[in-house]
Amino acid sequence: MRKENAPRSRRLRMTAQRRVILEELRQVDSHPGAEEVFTMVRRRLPRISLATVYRNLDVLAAAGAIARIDTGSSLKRFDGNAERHYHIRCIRCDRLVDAMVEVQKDFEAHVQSKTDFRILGHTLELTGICPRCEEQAAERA
Amino acid sequence: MRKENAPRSRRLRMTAQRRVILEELRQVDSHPGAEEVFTMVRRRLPRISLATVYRNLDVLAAAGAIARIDTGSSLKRFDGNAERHYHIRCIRCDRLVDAMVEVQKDFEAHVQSKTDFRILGHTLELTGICPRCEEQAAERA
DNA sequence: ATCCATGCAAAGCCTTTGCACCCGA
DNA sequence: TCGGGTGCAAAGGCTTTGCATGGAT
Repeated sequence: MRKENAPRSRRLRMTAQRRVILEELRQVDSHPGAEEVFTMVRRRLPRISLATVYRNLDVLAAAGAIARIDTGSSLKRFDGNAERHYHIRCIRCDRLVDAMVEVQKDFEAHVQSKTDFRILGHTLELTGICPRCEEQAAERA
Repeated sequence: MRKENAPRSRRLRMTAQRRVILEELRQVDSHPGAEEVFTMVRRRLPRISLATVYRNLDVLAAAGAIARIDTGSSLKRFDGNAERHYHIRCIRCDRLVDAMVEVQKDFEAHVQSKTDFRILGHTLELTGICPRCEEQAAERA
């Protein structure tokens, strides 16, 4: 984890930038990236900066107003075990371990019956707190 | 998609670098990133370059010898709909649409019974080919 | 009046790429 | 031999950050 994203109880100011970003995002279902949001928002606020867009996307996601897709750490990791399996990620320390549960293969067929995409696979990642971080949290308490 | 990763039928040479990367990766279960693999491999091949590690991780993953975790595009996207739901990603054009299926909430409880992590959530993404790309593929055939 | 938010530009992090040389099959 | 592979360094894409100024409450 590179960034502090704890939902500390600070009041959010509803600036024009923040409001417009939220409004624009809610008007589309295209799941845009930051740059794309920047482009959309700039039509209404020509002087907004890309940094502000990034910062507000962070803030709004932390506040639960919008959802961040493609979560997980920024770097890509590799697994010497090519067998298909799921992982559990610790949201505190970003450690990743194998999940000892079966892959839900029938789920894909289920989704296939409800979409016009040709489904080829799925990825699933569990998130939680690892024992080590849990313990550290307990010590501080 | 930024990169051509089609499994064209080119024979892979088993160079020392490639072999050592594969061996090292199979000896650990820590799901290392590229830089970390670089560090591990360099103990045995001090002159290997980071670029070679990246290239070989790509090749090995494409060949199915190892698995790439944290798949999906490099940029992060945002969803104006904060309601929990899954997405389907087109592996050709990277387009993302909402999946009209229920979130598998009970799955977390199932995993919880088999791990010492405290499970807090999960993310699931379906992958496939969107109708548009499917059509384009048909035209070329 | 406070103090969070913004704009701008620079820096950062991870990854990819161009190029000349190298080497495995 | 010969076409893929490697090392090196430079470039690239996306994101974050430092700093002075601005603006919401």
